[in-house]
Amino acid sequence: MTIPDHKLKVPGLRMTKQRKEVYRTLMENRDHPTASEVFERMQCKESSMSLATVYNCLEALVEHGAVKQVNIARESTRYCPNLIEHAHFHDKTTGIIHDINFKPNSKLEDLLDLPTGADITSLEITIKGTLPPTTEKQDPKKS
Amino acid sequence: MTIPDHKLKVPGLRMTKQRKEVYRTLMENRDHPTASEVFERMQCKESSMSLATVYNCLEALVEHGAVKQVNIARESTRYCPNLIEHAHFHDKTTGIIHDINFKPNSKLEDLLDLPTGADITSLEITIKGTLPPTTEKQDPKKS
DNA sequence: CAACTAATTTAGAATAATTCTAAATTAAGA
DNA sequence: TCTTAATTTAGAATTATTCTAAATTAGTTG
Repeated sequence: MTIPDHKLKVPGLRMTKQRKEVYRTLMENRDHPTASEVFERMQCKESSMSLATVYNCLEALVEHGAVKQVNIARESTRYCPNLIEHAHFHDKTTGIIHDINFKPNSKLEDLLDLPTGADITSLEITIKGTLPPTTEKQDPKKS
Repeated sequence: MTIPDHKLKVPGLRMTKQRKEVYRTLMENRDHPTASEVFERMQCKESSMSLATVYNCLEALVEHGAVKQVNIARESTRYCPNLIEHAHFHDKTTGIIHDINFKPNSKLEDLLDLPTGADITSLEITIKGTLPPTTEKQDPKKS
């Protein structure tokens, strides 16, 4: 169940005990926890660490491209271990954030009138709405 | 130069003096100010009002679809008077936020693998990156 | 292995955007 | 004008996040 250490390596990032645990916590549930939620999940385990460290570790992981930040309007920053390029669908009724994959062969330039020569560092697509109640394809874990 | 009152109507929203002034301030510069920036711009004018009211008014305007919220990661909420559906390009070097129009006839469903029956309330596309320095098509007003 | 250095962790304080509160004011309708 | 509900207001409260400075850790070198 627990992800082995050798699977928790991030190129260019010194993997301290704390960073490894934060990374593991994120990988174990493929959802979108806030820094505080990550912190809470780690309280159960023997590994105690300060909230500031959780913030530090998440920042380091984001900077090294191991996890992504998810920004929902007026809510605290969430973190996502899914590295495949995707959008987020924020279901208003359940509060769950679903990952939405890009269609193969689709390009952003087909949708948007991007200025010529624009160099894209990051892209964030967030959709807010509702899903039909019967279509419960994803498991009902919180966001 | 000043936008006349009759152009500052919002269906379903009681237009108080304060709401009108906040709306006018947003309309006068087609950029993306924060609540505090709106507040600052209004200090010059005779109309004094509290920051809390600026927040209240902006919230009312957003709820009634007269302005849009723009959320840039870890930055304070910005407000946008451009109601045409568009994305935002956040230029890292200048800090300016450019409006990016959708291509005609393009659909989000062509880009994303949306779940069937998804009902979209709002869509936010934010691109972070850089633009070629020579291509200065937009005026250099802050964001 | 011991010593050194730089990076990291830590607890708590500080910051800053936003929301809340409760009283005062305003607007609209009767 | 009177009544009522909505809005504005100033300041307090909240809360996510960052900062600070000291303590610890990890990696390196002798």
